[in-house]
Amino acid sequence: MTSKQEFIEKLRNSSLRPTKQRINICEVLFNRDKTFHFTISDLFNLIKDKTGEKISLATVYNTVHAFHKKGYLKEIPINSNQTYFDTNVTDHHHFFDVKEEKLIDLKNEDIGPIEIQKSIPGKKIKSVEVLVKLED
Amino acid sequence: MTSKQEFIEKLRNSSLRPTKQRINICEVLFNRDKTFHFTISDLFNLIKDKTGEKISLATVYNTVHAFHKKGYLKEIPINSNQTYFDTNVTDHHHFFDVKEEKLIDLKNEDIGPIEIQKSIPGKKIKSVEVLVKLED
DNA sequence: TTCCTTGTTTATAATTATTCTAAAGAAGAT
DNA sequence: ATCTTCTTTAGAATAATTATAAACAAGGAA
Repeated sequence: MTSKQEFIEKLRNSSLRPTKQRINICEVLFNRDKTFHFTISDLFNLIKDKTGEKISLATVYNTVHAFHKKGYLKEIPINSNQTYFDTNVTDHHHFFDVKEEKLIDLKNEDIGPIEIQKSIPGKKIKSVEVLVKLED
Repeated sequence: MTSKQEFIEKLRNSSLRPTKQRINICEVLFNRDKTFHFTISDLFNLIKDKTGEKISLATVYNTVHAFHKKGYLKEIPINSNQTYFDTNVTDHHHFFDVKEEKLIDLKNEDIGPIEIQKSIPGKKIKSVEVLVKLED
């Protein structure tokens, strides 16, 4: 069980005051055992369902973006109309079930090290993302 | 120099009649030496610039989607507000220069084989995409 | 506490990419 | 040439995201 104090700490680290709404967002995002893949719309609906409290969509967007900027959330590169985020911010990859529109974690061991031989002068690697699309 | 006949063939293969507008799209897309990464908006503007002829945005969307469906274009999974396409439909990967918002091809040799150890029952792998984000 | 400043929430409007629509026009077969 | 079917087009509709600005809450200071 993740404690409210941890949520407050995460919020303060992200330069956000710990308000009721933001704590509720944290409850849904971080109070879990397993990694959580979501869109803003998923999160918005879950907050209503889980906490019984109403929240503005704008607040969800703002808070998610602050967490993303701070590194508490990861954005998953997928071609979709919606943006997907992940609470697992460690270096890992994904299956994407195209039909079900569902993401599944791939551990680094499932893929093995990826070694990039090419380099671009003046640029350094920020992240390496592997997306494996699945079909029936 | 790619010939008009090839464009017509590509169009017919995609179940599209070869109209003036679609030939113009082909000119911009396929009459090149190097691979071409673009958004619909890029393409729309280039058609005006290169051919001097006006085209409807809807026609660009429709034609690009038909080519994509047929496999003449590849969609590149990036988190961006816009969708990126690639005229290089061979199996390859990308650098994405986050600052410049620019894509750079990575040959398969630049990365080496990617072996997916995990599998999901009832599903098979449709594609494997590696996206390497670059920063300064 | 109470006051005050600054940050926050919210509903709503604005923006942007994409898709839809339906009428006018072009392609292709006969 | 004629006719049917497909295509183009402008503009409307949709949907995700971002911006706005007024009401409200948090946190510090007195």
